[in-house]
Amino acid sequence: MAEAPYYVTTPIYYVNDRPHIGHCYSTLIADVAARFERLRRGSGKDVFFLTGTDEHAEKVVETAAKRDLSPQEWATHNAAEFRKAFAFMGFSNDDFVRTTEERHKARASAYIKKLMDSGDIELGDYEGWWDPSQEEYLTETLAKESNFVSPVSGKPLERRKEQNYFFNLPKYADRLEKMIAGDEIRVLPDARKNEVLGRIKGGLQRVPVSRKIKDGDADWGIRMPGDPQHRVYVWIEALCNYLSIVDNEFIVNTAAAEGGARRRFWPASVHLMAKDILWFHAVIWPAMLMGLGEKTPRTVYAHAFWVREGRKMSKSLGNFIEIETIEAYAKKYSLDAVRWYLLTQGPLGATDADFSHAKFVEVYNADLANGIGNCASRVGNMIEKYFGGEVPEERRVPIGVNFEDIFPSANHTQRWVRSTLRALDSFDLASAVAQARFMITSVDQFINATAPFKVAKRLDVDPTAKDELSFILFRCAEQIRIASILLSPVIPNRMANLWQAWNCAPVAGATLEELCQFGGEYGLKPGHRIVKGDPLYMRADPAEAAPTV
RNA sequence: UGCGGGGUAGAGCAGCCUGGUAGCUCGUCGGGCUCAUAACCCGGAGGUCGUAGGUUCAAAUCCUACCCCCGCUACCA
Repeated sequence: MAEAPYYVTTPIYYVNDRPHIGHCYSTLIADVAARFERLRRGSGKDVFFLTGTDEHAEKVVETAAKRDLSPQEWATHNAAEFRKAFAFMGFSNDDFVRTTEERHKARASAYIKKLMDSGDIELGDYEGWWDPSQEEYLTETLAKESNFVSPVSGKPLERRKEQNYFFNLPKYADRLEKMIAGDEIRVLPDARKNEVLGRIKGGLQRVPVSRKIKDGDADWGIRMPGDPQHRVYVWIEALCNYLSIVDNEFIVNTAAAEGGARRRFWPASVHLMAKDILWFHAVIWPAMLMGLGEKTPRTVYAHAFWVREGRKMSKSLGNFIEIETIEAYAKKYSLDAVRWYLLTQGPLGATDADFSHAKFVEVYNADLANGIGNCASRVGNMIEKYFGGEVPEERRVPIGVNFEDIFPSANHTQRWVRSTLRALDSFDLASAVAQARFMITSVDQFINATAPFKVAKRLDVDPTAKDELSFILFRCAEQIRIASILLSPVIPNRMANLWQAWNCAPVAGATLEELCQFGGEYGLKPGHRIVKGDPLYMRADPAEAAPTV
C-alpha cells in the first residue's frame, strides 16, 4: 500500500518584509502537516516541505540602494532573517528556496519558454493607469475612483501603454471550473472554493506576465526568453518555484536537486497560503501547469488573517506582531505554547482570528498546563509513588463500576487515531489536534471515576487492590502515550520531554498506526521506567501583562 | 451595483452540506475529590440560533425577502 509522496508548500515570502506572525502562521500549518505526514508514514523519505523567499521585486533594488547594498546582498541578508525566524519556530522544512538561485531561475525561465513556444504566452498591447509608487496598473474603475492618483501614495497616476507578454488564461477557464467544482483541484475551505468558482464564472482575462525593462533598471529578475527587453513579472516567476525545486527536467548542478529524485513529489499535495493570494494559486498557477502539461496541485488551501487585540494589523498602525514578539512569548511560555496557540486558535477557516494576550493565556492554561501537562503529571506521579516508577503489569480485573465510556482501551484510542487521520485527509488540522485533547480529558475523567489514589489506600489490607491499581494506571499511561504522539506535530518539544521522562520515544520507522496501538508492540511494557519529571507547562498567571520585546 | 464570507448563552467559536436532544473553551454558581501544576471531575444558571415569511409531522439546519458587519477595493500571511 504505497502511499503517494506528500509535498506541502508555503508561499515564498517577499524578501523585503520582516518576518511576522503571518509568515510564521502559514509556515506553521505546513510544518504541522508535514510532521503529521512523516509520522503517519514512519519516515520523512516521501515527504517534502518547501518554503522560501521571493526576491525579484523592484522594491528590493530600491531598498538595497538605500542601504548601499547590491540587491543580491540585501536579499541574502533578509532571506537569512527568514531562515533564522523559521529555525526559531522549529519548522522542519526540507528545503528553502530563494528565487534568485540558479536552480530556480533556470527552470522558471524554461517554463516560460515552453509556454511561449506553445502559444499560451504571446506578445500583446497593454494600456492603462500606472501607479509608479506601487509599480502596478490600476483598473479603469479603480483609477477613476481614486481620482487618478495613487490610492497608496497619493502620487498622480500615469497613462501608460506598453507591450507585454500575456498568458492566455481564458483558454483554460472551462477546465479550471470543472476541476475545481469536481474537487480535482480541491480549494479549501469551502467558502474559498465558492469564491473562486464565482470569479471564474465572471469571466477570465489574459494575464500580463512580463514587464518592459527600462533604461537604468538594475539587472534584477528573469528575462523573457528570447526577448531581453522584458523580464518575467515576479508573481508569475514566483509561482514557478513550487515546480522548479522538485523538477529534474532542467537539472541544474546543485546538491539539493538530489539527482532528480524529487520529481516524484509533483503534483504538490497542498499549496498553503493566506486568502489574499488564493487567486494566483487556485487559478493562474493551475492554468499555467495545464499549459506546461503538468499535473495540477491536489489541494489549494487559503487561510484567513490574524488581527491583533481586535484590530486589524497594518503597517500604518505599526501593530504587526513581528518575530520578536513571538520570540518573547516563546521565551515566557515556551515555543510549544506559541505553536499550540497559533495552530488551534488561528484563522484556519474563512474568518479572521484574533491574537489577544488574554486568550493566549486562557488557551495555554486550559489546554497545556491544566490539560496535557497536569494529566501527565498526575499519572506519572502515581506510577512513581505506587509502583516505584515502573509501569505496572496490566492485570485484567473487574473494577467494579461500569466505566466503559471512558475506559482507556484499544477500541477507544483507535477511534481517536482514526478520527485524527480522517481530519488530516480533509486538511482539518484543528479537528485533528482536538482528538488528542479529547483523549487527555478522557483520562482525567477516568481517574476521577476510578479514583486510583483511593485504591492505593487499600493496598495493605486488600489483596486485589494492587491489580486494580495496575489496571487503572497502565491504561491511563498508555492512553497518554498515544495522545502524546498525536500531539507531537504541534508541540514537539515538550512531548519529547515527556517521552524522555517516560522512556517511550516513538521508534523511528514505525508508522503512526503502529505506534498508536494500545498495548501494542510499541506500547508501554510492564517494568518500563517512568519518572514524573518536571512539569511540562507551568500554569500562567492571567493577570500578568503580555511579554514585551 | 456585483460576488463571497459572517451574524448561535457574558466573551470566543463549532453545528448548517446529509432537517429530528443547541455543543465546545473561558467566565459564573453549586457539589465532589485530594493523585496532580490552587490542578481534576460532576451538575446548575444563562440562548425566541440577525429579522420576517415559507416548505415540513418537525428548521439553527432547506427556500424567499430584508437588516447589520467584513472581504474583494489601504500595507501585508
